[in-house]
Amino acid sequence: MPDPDQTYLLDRQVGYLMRRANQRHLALFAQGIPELTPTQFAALARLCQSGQASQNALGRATSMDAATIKGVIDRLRRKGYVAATPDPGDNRRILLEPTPEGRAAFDRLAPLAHGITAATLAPLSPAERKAFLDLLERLC
Amino acid sequence: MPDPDQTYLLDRQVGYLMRRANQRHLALFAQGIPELTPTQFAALARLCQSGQASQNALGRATSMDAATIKGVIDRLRRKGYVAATPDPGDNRRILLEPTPEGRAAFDRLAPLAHGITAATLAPLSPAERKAFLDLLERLC
DNA sequence: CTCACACTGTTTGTATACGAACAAGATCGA
DNA sequence: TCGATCTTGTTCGTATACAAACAGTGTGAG
Repeated sequence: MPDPDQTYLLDRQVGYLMRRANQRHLALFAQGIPELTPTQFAALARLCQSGQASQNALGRATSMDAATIKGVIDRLRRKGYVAATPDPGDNRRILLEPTPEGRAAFDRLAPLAHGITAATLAPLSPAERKAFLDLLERLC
Repeated sequence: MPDPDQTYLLDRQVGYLMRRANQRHLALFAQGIPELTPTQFAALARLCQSGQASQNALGRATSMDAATIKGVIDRLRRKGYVAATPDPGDNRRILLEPTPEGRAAFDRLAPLAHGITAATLAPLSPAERKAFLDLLERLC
C-alpha cells in the first residue's frame, strides 16, 4: 500500500485547481462582458485610473510582458477604447490614454465586472470570500 | 468622495489575482520541470493513473477541450511519453497509453511536482495551505 | 432497418502568455 | 564626447485555451 502522502493527487495540486477555477471565471466573464476579455478590461481599468502610461509601463502595472501588452493594446485601439501618441520627451515611448469611449465603456462595465467577481466567488460565504482573496493575494 | 465599495479595485478582483498567482506558479513549474508544461504533466499523470483512455475522454478528465488536448497529446507523443493506437471497438477513437518512458518520467517527476505545489504555497502556513486548497476546490 | 442525432477527432481563427532576439533611442560613467 | 549599457517597442516561435465548423463513425428510437 503506497503512502497516501506520496501519491500524486492531481485534483489537489494548486496549479490544476487554479487552472480550472480560472476557466470557470473566464466563462463567467465572457458571458457577462462579451465585448472585452478580462485581460483587456484590466488594461483599460488601469489606464482609466492612472490616466496615462507608456505601453510597457502599463504592461508592468497589469502583469503583462512586453509582447503580451502589445497585442492587448492593439485590440483596445482597434476597438477605439485607447488612443496612442508618441511621447515628446522620449522617442521610444508611446503614450497611451483612454478615449472618451474607453472611459464610458469602463464606467459602464465596472459594475458588471464587480458582479462577475461576485459570481465567481458565489460558492463561498462572505467571510470565506475575504479569506480566499487574502490568501490568494499572498500567492502573487 | 466616491463610495469605496463602488470603486473598482483591480488588485482585489479574483480574476486578476488568479492570473498573477498562476503566473508565479507557471514560473516555478518551468524552473522545476523544464521538460514538460503543467498541462502536459497533468495529462500524463491522469493517463499513468487511469492506464488507458481515448483522446477526448482524457481531455474531459483534465479539463481540456478537444482542440486543446489534441495539441497536448501531439507534443507528448513527439516526446515519446504517450503511444496511440486505433480503438478496435470504435473506429473513431484513438486509444492513448503512456509508454514505459512516459511512466518513468511521471515517476521521476511526480515528487518534483509535489515540490512545486509546496513552493507555490510557501507563503502560507500549513493550515492556510489546506484552507486555500479547500476554498479553491469549491470555485471549480 | 433507417435515419436523425450524438460523438470522435481535426482544422481554423482568435486571444492570452512568455522566451529570445532585434533595432532604435536614452543614459551615464570615464 | 564616446561607448557600454539599459530601455522601449517589435517580431518570431511555441504553448495553452476556446468557439465554430467539418467529416466520419456509432447508436438508438421508431
